[in-house]
Amino acid sequence: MLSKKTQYAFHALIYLAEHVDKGPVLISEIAEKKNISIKFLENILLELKNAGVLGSKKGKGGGYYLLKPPKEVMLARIIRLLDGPIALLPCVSLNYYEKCSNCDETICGLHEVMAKVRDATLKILENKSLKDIVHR
Amino acid sequence: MLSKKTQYAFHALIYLAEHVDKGPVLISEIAEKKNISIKFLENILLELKNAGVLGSKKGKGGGYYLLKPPKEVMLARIIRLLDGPIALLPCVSLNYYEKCSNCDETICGLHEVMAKVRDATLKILENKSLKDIVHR
DNA sequence: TATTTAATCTACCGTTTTTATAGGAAATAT
DNA sequence: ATATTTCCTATAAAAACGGTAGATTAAATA
Repeated sequence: MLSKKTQYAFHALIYLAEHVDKGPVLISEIAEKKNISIKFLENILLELKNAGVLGSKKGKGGGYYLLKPPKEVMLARIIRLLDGPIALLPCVSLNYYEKCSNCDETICGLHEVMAKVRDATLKILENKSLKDIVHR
Repeated sequence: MLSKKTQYAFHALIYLAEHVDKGPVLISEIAEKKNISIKFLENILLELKNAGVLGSKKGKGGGYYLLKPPKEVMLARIIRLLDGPIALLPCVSLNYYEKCSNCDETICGLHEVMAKVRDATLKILENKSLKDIVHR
């Protein structure tokens, strides 16, 4: 399961994608509309900013905004950023790989199945963007 | 990611599947061969027994054994048993469904994508059994 | 029947992660 | 100046994770 953090991030990003041409959006506005704790959301948006997903502006008329068009922000990127690995096992993770301590990957059937799951998942998440999940 | 608990469970079940016709297997034997803390493994196997996956026998000559042939024990079942939901969001979980607090599922694009991920994952995990992951 | 073996059960414990919250500093607009 | 809003760091409660301890129960066997 995705953490609350990542779930909130998606809702906030959807909101920003929907208001993409209206300049910076207040944290407080997103928090209210999406029913998220404002202080928690503050941390999340800051993290997204430091990762290069969002831009921000301080002071009156300030807020957060997407740095790229929604169609270029892939869902897999957001998940990896906030939740870490998408794979079900460390030994099949592409971005957070760790060697198994108690099995030999070359003969481990579990490894093979979990790699399949990873591929099926990534095929979707790496090809779906914010544009694909905004409300229609 | 799967918890250590579920990962250990898989390794233990693989071991039991490999020794399926040799009667009950000691916890201590599995723990040693698979390099798992014996007390932790004890809890895991007990949980699998209470869920009807394993049988057990006390006393000398005792141990744990599979109640069904390996090909009938599906990977999805084990994960759900020990880790809970397989889906990435509560609102797309088939077995642990919970309503979204901050979105309307009928218009939520995220919901739709995550349902796709769930289906792709389940297509694999509900059709792969212990038999498919024993060492060849 | 006594002994040994091995699962069963309940409870507990320490660490890390998660989910926040608090408050002041820094930047910007007016 | 002042009001606004993000930035940053620290803290904290709660839950999850990973593992331990020890007494109990059941079965085999000598």
